[in-house]
Formats: sequence, structure tokens, C-alpha cells
Amino acid sequence: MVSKRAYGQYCGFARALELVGERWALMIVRDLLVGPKRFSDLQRGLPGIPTNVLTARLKEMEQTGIVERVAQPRPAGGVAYQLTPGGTDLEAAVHALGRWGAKRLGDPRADERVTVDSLVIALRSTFQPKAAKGKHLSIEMRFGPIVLHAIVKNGTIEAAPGPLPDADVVLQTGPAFRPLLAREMTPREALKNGTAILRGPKNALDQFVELFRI
Amino acid sequence: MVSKRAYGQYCGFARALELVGERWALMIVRDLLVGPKRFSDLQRGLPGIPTNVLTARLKEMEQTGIVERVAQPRPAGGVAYQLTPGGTDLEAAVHALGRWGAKRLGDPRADERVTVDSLVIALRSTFQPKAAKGKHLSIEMRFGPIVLHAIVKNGTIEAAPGPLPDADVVLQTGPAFRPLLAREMTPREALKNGTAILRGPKNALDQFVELFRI
DNA sequence: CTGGATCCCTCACGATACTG
DNA sequence: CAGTATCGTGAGGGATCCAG
Repeated sequence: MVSKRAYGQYCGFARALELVGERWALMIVRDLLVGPKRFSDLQRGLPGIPTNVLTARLKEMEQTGIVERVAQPRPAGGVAYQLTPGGTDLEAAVHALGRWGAKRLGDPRADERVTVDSLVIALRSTFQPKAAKGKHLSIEMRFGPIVLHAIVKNGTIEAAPGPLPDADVVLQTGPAFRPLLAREMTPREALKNGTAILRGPKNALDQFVELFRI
Repeated sequence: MVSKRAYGQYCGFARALELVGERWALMIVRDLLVGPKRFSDLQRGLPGIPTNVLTARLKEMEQTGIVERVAQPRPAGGVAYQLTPGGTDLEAAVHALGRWGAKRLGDPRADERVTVDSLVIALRSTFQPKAAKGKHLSIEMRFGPIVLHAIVKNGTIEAAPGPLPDADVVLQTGPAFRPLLAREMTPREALKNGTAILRGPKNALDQFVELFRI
């Protein structure tokens, strides 16, 4: 790869594209930013990826020090893939691209799915640290069958898959989620027409929406 | 493209990759971030790009509102390509990827070239606004036959191709440039062994190096 | 000269079947 | 579960040709 599909430029940006610019590579990184995953987890999170391509990308990124294999504890055993520190450094770039793309999402197409990892990254990348100064909020979010949570504290966010039993708020939503973050729909409207359902303080959705922005 | 090579996910990041994730697309954006360019300028700045690929990417990005064609004034005439505001919004992502890749540049390979646009982007993306607070420096940089300049002021940078006649400093350098920004070589060393040649105040290179970091 | 269009060839990718 | 094997397709690489 290094010499095959290189760009022929001694340039940091070109080098980045050579290392993670091939098809599916950054999608794999996106999912691994959420946490270590097994081969089959990645397959599930990236519907449509051919197994040989997944194998090839993992091998390449292992060789270039972006991904590493780690043994999984018993039971289950086997191996999982996780980002190295150098791979984790891609987070800023993934978030920047994610923010840019989120503005251009439009409405979901018929064949488009939503995954839990994409929502975790969406929360992290649209998070507004300045708006979160001094605020504290823990939320469990449900998007159809998908459950994730976020904890906002001291201007930082931790977002991860799964429920959060003692969350301040439980927000159940769906297609209204993007318009809410893009300020194309107000929390009031969303709650009124039932595209967002809230459990917790009445103004929690307003607070939530202030913390994120597309 | 929209349905052919889509990732099948309703996700901002996936959408970004669908729009600018194909080969050469972001390299074109990188060069256009430096300024509008003609077809042949892009060819020169991206040695190795096939003309049909350049044509295809420009058409795709024009259709998706990232690039626009503008008529060029007489003489010369013809058209040039420039980024739309939405395309310019990719700057943050390009810089983030550039910073990540710059750490992994290593030494130049035999077949790797340096272009003026890549250097402009390198200066912009490695610029450290915090270290530049209250500082002011204008510099003309020469890298072999390539000439570019940067003006640092109020914690911001403006970098562009071409000379800067009344620059505070003129720095002529080459392969030592990356090690300097990566703190693998001190200004003193670079000046001593002649891999950096300076015209201007003696400590100018120290000042310069403080403003950028790989 | 700029700004492409067209051709052919190769290989990366996509889809699916199969195996340790 | 975690890949390998196989094969067809189409995007990219490279050269050449054409129009304004």
C-alpha cells in the first residue's frame, strides 16, 4: 500500500490519506473510537463491508501501528481489535469530518441504517464544550432499539453505548434527532408531536439541545 | 456515487466520506483551500492524478456543492475552480488530518515531492495559536525553488504561496524543516550545519519554531 | 496553450461461498 | 467466531487524442 497507492507527496495530509484514506478504513476507526471490538462486532457495526476488506484494513492498520490485536478474557476468548494511542489520535479528525458531514445529512435515505456507534460519535462530535461550562447532565438516549448514554460534566462529555440506570433524563427519539440538533425543530415541537419522548425534568430537552449543535 | 459507493449509514461521518472520501478528492480540496485554481494548476499540484479522475472529482464536488467554477478574467480567460463556503468548511478536517499525518511523515521517500500548497497547509495546520498570542512575525520561506510566506499576528496566521518582500525574516530550508517543527532538531543545530539559512534577527528561527509544532 | 474526452489495462473493491 | 478463497465488476492509472 505504501508505494502502490501513494500520492507521491511529502506532506502530512497526503500521508494521512495513505494510512487511513482507503475505503472503510476510517469507518473502522470510527467504531473503534467507541471501544475495542471483535471482528464480528465490526461486521455488525458496518453492514455491507466485505469480510476480506475488513481483514485487509485491520491488517494494514495493525502494520502501520493504528490498530492492535488484544486477547479477550475467558469466557469467549478470541481476539479483539483496539486503537493504539496513535490511532486514538485520529479522534479529532473523525470529529471534524463528522461535524462537516452532519450538516449535509438531510433526511435518511431508505437504505440507511443507524448504529449505536455512529450515534455515540455523533454526540461526541457535536458536543459544545463552551455551552456545557458549569453544567451537569446525565442522559440515557433511546433511538428505536438502540440505547446509549452520555454524561456531561465540567465542560466534557463521555458518551458510550448501553443504558444508564440512574440517568437524570431518558430521551426517546428517532428521525427528529437531527433536526433538533440542527435547530430545525424546537424541543417544544418535538415533544408536542411525539417525535421525542422525555422522562425527567420538563426543561431537560432544552438543556440537552443546548449542549449539542449541528 | 450517492447510492453506488455509499456506506449505508445515516451518520454525519459516513456522509462526509461519501462526499469527499474517494481517492484524490481531499487532495483537491487541500489545494483549493490555498486558493482558486485552474485545471492545469491542479494537475501540477497533484502530480500523478489522471485527468479523468480530476475531471470526475471536480464534477462530483461541483454537483454536491463543494466546488464551483468561476470564469477567469482576461487575459488567459477560461475557468477556475474554487471552494464554496461549504467546501471551505472542510478546512478544520483537513488540518486535523494533516496534523495527524505529519507526525507519521518520517523521512521523505525517494519518489516524494514537495509542493507549495502542501507547505502552505502544513504551516496553517501546525500553527499554534496559543503560542502566538501577542506575537507578530512575517516570514518568507524558501524550500528549494518553492517560495511561500506567512504573517503571524494576533494569534492568527495567514499563509500563502509567493514571496513577501518586506518580511521580518527570510528562512531558507529543506529536509530539516520537519525535524525542526517536530522538535527533533534545534534551531541552533539547523543553523550550524547549514540545513537552515536565515536572514533577519538572530533569534528569529527560535521564534518561528515556537509558533508551529508537529 | 488550456481543459478536458477517450481508450485500454490493472487492481482494489464487492459479493458470496466456504473453512479452521 | 474469525477469517480465507474465489470471482466478477468498476474505479483508478496512464497514455493519447481532440476542441476552443
